[in-house]
Amino acid sequence: MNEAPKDFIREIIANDIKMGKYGGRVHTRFPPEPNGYLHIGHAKSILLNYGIAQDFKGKFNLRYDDTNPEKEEQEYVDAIKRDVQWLGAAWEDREFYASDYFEQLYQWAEELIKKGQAYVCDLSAEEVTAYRGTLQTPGRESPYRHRSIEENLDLLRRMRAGEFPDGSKTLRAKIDMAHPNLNMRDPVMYRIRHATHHRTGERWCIYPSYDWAHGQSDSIEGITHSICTLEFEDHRPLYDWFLDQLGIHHPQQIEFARLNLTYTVMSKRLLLQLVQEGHVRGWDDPRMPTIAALRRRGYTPEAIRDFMQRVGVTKVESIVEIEMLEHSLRQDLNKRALRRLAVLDPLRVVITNYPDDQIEEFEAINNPEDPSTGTRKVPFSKVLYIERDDFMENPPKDFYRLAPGREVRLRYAYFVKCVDVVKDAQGNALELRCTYDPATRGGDAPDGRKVKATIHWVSAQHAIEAEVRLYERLFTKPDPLDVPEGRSWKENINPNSLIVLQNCKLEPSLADAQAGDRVQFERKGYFCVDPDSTAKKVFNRTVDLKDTWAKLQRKQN
RNA sequence: UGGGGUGUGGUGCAAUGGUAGCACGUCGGCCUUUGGAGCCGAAAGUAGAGGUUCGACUCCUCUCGCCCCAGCCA
Repeated sequence: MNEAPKDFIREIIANDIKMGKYGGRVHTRFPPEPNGYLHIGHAKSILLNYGIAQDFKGKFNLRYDDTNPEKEEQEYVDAIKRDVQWLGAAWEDREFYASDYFEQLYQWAEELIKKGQAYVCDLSAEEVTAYRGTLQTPGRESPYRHRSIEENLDLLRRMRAGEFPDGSKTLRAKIDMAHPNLNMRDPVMYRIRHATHHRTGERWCIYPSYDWAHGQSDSIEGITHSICTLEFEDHRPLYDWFLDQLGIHHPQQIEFARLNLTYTVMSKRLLLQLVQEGHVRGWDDPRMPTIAALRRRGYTPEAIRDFMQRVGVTKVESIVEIEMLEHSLRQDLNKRALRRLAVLDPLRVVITNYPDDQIEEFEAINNPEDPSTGTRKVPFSKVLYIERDDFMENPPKDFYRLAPGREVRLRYAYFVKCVDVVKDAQGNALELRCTYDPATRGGDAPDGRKVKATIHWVSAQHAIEAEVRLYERLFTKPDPLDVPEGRSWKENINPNSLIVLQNCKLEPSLADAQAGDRVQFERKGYFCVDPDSTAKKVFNRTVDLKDTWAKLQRKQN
């Protein structure tokens, strides 16, 4: 690494290299459990681990911590792979599984027994809890703690052979039942689970606990720096103990604070609930904070990487405002998204003095931020659609757009003036009658006349019909988990988080947009073509544009 | 009341004994054929009390706040 380290972890690693630790080698890993989809919090870990490997010319592994057959599924394995790849983290041929190490782990367990450092315990789960003591009182030793090595070996082998029912026995490390760190009070290494594992099938009926598997898995892979989140800080002494007893390669564990975001939840358990109870349409519902959802919504890996860089890495538990993520997103999309004209909530406009059958084409800029993207033609005719909220019959003084008697510019086309409003019985505007000024062709007034607003439009006869899905935050509160005693966090779900518009009108150049394509609908926001698209396209709103008018209105309310 | 962590503007991060700075957000203004983008400006902070020092966000002592740990989850 050439420049100064960007965070305290890189600082530690840079120093390790200087001191010659691990021979100057750097090897990291991302160790997910395949029991759900990855979320943006995982993205922080992935990008951190992969980024470090890159910065220090080291290696990066993907390893599934698949030690709990009851919660894990192949679907999740596949989804995780897709997401890590999409984020740009390359594990090359180093895709590993803790389950590949089950035999080695087992052999090490026998080794610890032989050294008198592990024993088979017949206590029930409840009894183990009772014997463990509490935060401020020491635990008591299990009555099975002093079985002979031979008996322990025999029992463990019979556990493996399937002689005992689920939960009837465990293998435990023999450490210290009075240790102030509860993790050191004879932690469970193996539990009996007659369950089918998504990879090992029926081969095993005893499964290693995470604590017994994790450190050794890192060791086996030659990981130098085991980066993990804060809650594992007081497991570190246990991992150190296992590694030291076994006398094997000893990675250095470094803990950092996980990412939290306002207006969302970041827990696989809670996300699973949202999916299972139908509060969202699935793990990749664009309202979810999962990587799959962000991708479907139109986020870019670049935006996520930029965001992670801004957020930094520390040990301070914090909650980042979602606005920062949106800023990274807009900044990236602004540079790359092609601009298009689309009317989401159409209001019909007839240009009364425009020739009935005339059609003109106007040159429209694809992206003012990137001239290399060129221009395209947009057709114009007598009957158009404009955005319903670009018109107000009785506008307040700070409303610049169209109103009776007022003139605005139709982007790239002409100045038009509203001369009449056709209304239904309830007084809703059905259609606007406008006149245009032929001299303003292209949008410039030769007489130097100014308009306060430029609005977008789509020619009615050329418009493509589309569905547009508008997303709001999934929760109404910055901290969705902040609920009064006895109430559910689910009461904070935003009932308006999804609004589906069926009647949207798009300019014709959007006819061949493909799923995943991202565009900016001018003045409305960034949108991404959803895979649900058929002959009729479906667009997801990725994020809206900053809108000072909307903000003004919000303040007034 | 045990053990492990952690406190810098509203939010996220810097400053590693030497002028507390950056970004997001907020509020003004400029500009504008996107009320976008861009540009300019403003408000706003070291949890508290002592101590060491010419000088403390930084070192020491005490106090306070917050987070994690009593799964055969990870």
